[in-house]
Amino acid sequence: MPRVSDAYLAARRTQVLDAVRACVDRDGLQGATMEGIIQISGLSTGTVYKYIRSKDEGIEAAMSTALEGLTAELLPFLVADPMPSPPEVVRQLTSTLESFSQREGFSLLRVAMHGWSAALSNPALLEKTAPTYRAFRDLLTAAAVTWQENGELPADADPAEVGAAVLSLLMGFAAQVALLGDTTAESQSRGFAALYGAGSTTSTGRAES
Amino acid sequence: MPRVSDAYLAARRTQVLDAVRACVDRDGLQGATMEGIIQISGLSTGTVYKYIRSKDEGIEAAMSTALEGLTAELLPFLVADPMPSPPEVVRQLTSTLESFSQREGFSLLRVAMHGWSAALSNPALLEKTAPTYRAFRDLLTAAAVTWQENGELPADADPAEVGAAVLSLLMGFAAQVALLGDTTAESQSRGFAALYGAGSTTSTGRAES
Amino acid sequence: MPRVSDAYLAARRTQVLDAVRACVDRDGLQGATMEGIIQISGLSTGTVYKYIRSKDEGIEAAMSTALEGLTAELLPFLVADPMPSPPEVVRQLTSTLESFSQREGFSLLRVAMHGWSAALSNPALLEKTAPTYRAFRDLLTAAAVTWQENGELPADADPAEVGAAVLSLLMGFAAQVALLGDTTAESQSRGFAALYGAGSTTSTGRAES
Amino acid sequence: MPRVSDAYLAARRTQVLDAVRACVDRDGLQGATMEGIIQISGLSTGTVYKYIRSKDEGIEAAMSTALEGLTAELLPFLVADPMPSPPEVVRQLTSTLESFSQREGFSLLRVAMHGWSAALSNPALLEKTAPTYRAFRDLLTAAAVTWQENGELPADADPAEVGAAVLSLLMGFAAQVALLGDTTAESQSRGFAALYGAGSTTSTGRAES
DNA sequence: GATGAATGAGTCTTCATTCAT
DNA sequence: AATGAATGAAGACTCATTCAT
Repeated sequence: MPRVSDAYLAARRTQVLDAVRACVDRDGLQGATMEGIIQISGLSTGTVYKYIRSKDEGIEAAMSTALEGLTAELLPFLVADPMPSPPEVVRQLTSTLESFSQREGFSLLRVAMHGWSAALSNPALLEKTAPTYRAFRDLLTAAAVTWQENGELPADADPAEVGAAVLSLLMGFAAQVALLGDTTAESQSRGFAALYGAGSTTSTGRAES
Repeated sequence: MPRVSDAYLAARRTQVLDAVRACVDRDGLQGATMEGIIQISGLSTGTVYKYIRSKDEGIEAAMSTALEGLTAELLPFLVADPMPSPPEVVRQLTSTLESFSQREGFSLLRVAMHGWSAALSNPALLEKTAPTYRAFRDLLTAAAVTWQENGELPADADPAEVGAAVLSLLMGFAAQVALLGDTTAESQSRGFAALYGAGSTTSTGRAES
Repeated sequence: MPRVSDAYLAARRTQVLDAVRACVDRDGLQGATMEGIIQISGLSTGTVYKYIRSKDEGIEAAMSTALEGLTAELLPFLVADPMPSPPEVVRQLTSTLESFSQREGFSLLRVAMHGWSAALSNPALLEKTAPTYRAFRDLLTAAAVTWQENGELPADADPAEVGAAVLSLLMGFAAQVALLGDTTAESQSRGFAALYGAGSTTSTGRAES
Repeated sequence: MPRVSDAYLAARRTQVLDAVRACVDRDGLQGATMEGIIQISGLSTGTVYKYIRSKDEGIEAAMSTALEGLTAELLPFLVADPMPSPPEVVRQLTSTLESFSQREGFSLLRVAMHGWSAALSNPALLEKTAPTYRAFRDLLTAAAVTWQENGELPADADPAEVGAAVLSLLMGFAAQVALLGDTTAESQSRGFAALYGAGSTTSTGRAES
């Protein structure tokens, strides 16, 4: 019988994890400090430590939650029936990624990139995040199978290789937006559509209706 | 050891910068410590500080040198005449990136990703690195113009958008290799080749079955 | 120990600054180390840094506070009405200085001398301390004006020059006590009293024997 | 049979000690670094260490030499026969001190003050320098005896106390000049002469001829 | 005899975490 | 349950000194 409601505790935990994400966004995963997290959260040191066991646990939880949320948001586009063409799927996915850039006080794209870097030198973090990316790539591979079945890809193409190429397009989009800031989901998708539609004498992108 | 040759001093500086790169590779840009650098270099604290002014100066020099070397290596593929097709250019560029993965005791791909993350929370670093990426993207855009002239891209495509899409493919390749490790330049290039022109009505012929 | 009183915090700050003064007394302004300060304070590294921003800030605060305290203690003798004779004023001032030699765990005279030396090679410190000494000398000059009005100084004497001479007597007293340790306010004052007026033809009468 | 002449070696030693004094003048005794000394000397690290055993030995030698030179310069005024009046002796001594302020690339007054501070926290240095000051004070005491014999001081004055007072005047002069910079031997001596001649109806200083 | 590269102990400062109130 | 004062290990950098050439 706790003195406060579970909802209260959950709200506080969320408050702390939001602060973690905001701090990671600003300072990087390795650059984030408890002091920064505490200040952003608006809570006291002791209180923050009531809701996270340690800095690392807090960061892991904050990242996992965010990554799960992102995956959940992207999932519908990969199980659509009928499956849109590759450029259209890429457009939908990058647009969704883009919309996550400024929600909830932090940019998911930036946080994700910080996570990539940190995972490279933190095996435990890599163990946690790599499967998520691999699972996502599997979904892209499944989409490639569908595209192939639809005749939108050469019959001798390896769907896994196509999935990897599309994943690169998405991760590269995140990197390019975060670093250079002058690329949009729409423009990059049109660029990809042009490559996809190469060789056609008609215009790009929306030709396959 | 007084009165040593300039070559000796240059070799020592390189030795230190190599240690910096190895340490950044292992621990990240923000996670790299002088202790790590010193240990990897095999020199003493004081000696390391004879060759770099500070940790930050050492990291900047190590990164700049590496990035310059990478750019120099990739450049020939973007000024080739005749210009190969997009999938072939992507294959050449990613293959070259791949070969940089394990040279000289560090993986340039991993180091680059650490650099991306650090640049996100370090405006000064961003100022230093973003222009390099932008310049590289301009070269890709120039290649796209050539492709368009060769009829390998739709006439109404925007070369800049194509350049951005290709850059994403390359940056995403780096990220995917570094994080997941199970992708190769050859396989991703085949995946991209499958997508390239797949939307064309006059393409390889396996469409619209 | 949360929610402690302001008095508690102020006492801790004083505890730290006292340790700074004791360390400066022992090791000099430039020789003082944080390790020494920390050890003398009886607190931990982190705690000491909670109460001072840096070593330099701590030293400046410790010195300023001490100098202000000293000035406040000496001031009454320079605005006395009626103004005692020069030897008596010198006696009062040096006696007060003397009493500051062993209060609160450090000798103000020693600390002041360390401050002189440090100020010589630290323009910022000089900017801070010189005005205090100059202001004090101005008070001595004002006293000289009074002495002159009282006929205790030749009519053609320059009060500012007399003020400078008296200041030298005081600073020299501090130096001599700190370095040689065998001089007292009383004895030096008697020595000065013997010189005072000794050159007058209408003096104590033992001249021109 | 050394390969170079003794004069050469002595000149080099002087060159090093001059650099030590210049560095001490600029940075203080505790703030002086071997790097500074080496740079000022124009010699190499190894060479400097050929002429001084260690930094401390170099500093001690540099200070001792300077102090000996100063004492030698001041001595004549304290064994003069006939002995001038106290104000005149003070004038001669402070004028001589003043002339040492800018000779040989360093100010003896500043260096001396650095030495005072250092001696306070360096027993070995105190052991070395205090006797010199004490000996000098003994000479002043001897002068006081002469003054007393000449009827220039009260018969009941303690010459040692007068000597101490005069020493304070000299040390204070050094401190005041070094710190505040706006006092001259002439002006302070006139100030002292005014105090010495206090009570006289005639003008100051030169009345006792 | 001269050189200066190399060394490593010592110094300042930060920051994750604990625990008494 | 909340607070924030206290802790100390770890990190960046300096500097006196040595010694191979």
